[in-house]
Amino acid sequence: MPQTPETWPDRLGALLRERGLRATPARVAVLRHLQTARRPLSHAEIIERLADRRWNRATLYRNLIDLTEAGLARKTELGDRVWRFEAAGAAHSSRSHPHFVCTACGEVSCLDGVTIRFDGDEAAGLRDQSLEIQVRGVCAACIERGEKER
Amino acid sequence: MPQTPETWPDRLGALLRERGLRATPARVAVLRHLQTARRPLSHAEIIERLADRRWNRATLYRNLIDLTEAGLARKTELGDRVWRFEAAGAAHSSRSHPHFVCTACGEVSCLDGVTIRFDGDEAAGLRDQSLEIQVRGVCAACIERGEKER
DNA sequence: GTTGCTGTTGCAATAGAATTGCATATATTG
DNA sequence: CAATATATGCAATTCTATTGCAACAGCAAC
Repeated sequence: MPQTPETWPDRLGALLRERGLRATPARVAVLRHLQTARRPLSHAEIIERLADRRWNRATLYRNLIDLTEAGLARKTELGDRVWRFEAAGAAHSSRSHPHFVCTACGEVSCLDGVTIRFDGDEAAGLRDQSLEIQVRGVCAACIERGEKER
Repeated sequence: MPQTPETWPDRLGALLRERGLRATPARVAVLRHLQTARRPLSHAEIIERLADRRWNRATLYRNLIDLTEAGLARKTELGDRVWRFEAAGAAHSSRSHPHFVCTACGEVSCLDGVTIRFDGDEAAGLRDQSLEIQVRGVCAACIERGEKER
């Protein structure tokens, strides 16, 4: 039987300690949720998913900030003034990748398969900087919904 | 003597009326400031620059939103949870262009000369959507300051 | 296993940007 | 110039995020 994140007892704990953070239950839970998510999660979504444990908002905020500072998570703001977090260097590319934001339903997803090329005079030296790229549009689900309503 | 935005009496008023907005002093002033700015302005910056007139915050917010909805301005969020606005189709490219955000001093500037190319399977169909691209790094001024301190 | 230091947590208060309701004022149309 | 649909000012509100502080708990050393 293959090992999964859940059956590998202290993988996340070790990862946290390695980065100088204590492996508290809240932090482990937050990190696990980020690593198993397929898209950036807002603080509100994380609270909701961990509702059974009723951790304090401030604790989760602080944990997300700690994870970000330790390089285990990435923090992005996708245009609605809500921070979103995703695991860094985990399931998908650790390099910065574009995010797709549906302007109809607000859902956010990752565009892992898309790479960006810069052209132009000012582009020199930009390649290795930190990038945040958002593509806004209407997602497939919302387009379908829209067609049904017609 | 060439005409400037200031000597061309009601150019902005006409532009506003054309888009179905009334040409109130507040709106004209806001639009002029956006058009003469070289980078996206936050609401706070606009308040500051129009301080002599002491318009109400809500008025300026509403004007910025009106201008955006009328297609005369573009609204972006550059990672610090503050809306920024820039004139659309004015001094610089009316096309969506990348913004540079200095992570040291917070200053924002436009990268007008940079164009973006998408590669990858998911990239099909993205080209014509709305894009928000941020490049984060340290601006020349801050690099210089850093070197002096050393 | 116990101890002690230091990092974490919960709670409540706070910051700060943005938004809204409503009464009043004003730009535009005829 | 009068009528009216829009805009404005003010105050209150919403909502995300942050902070201070006392109580608690991970974990390294014993």
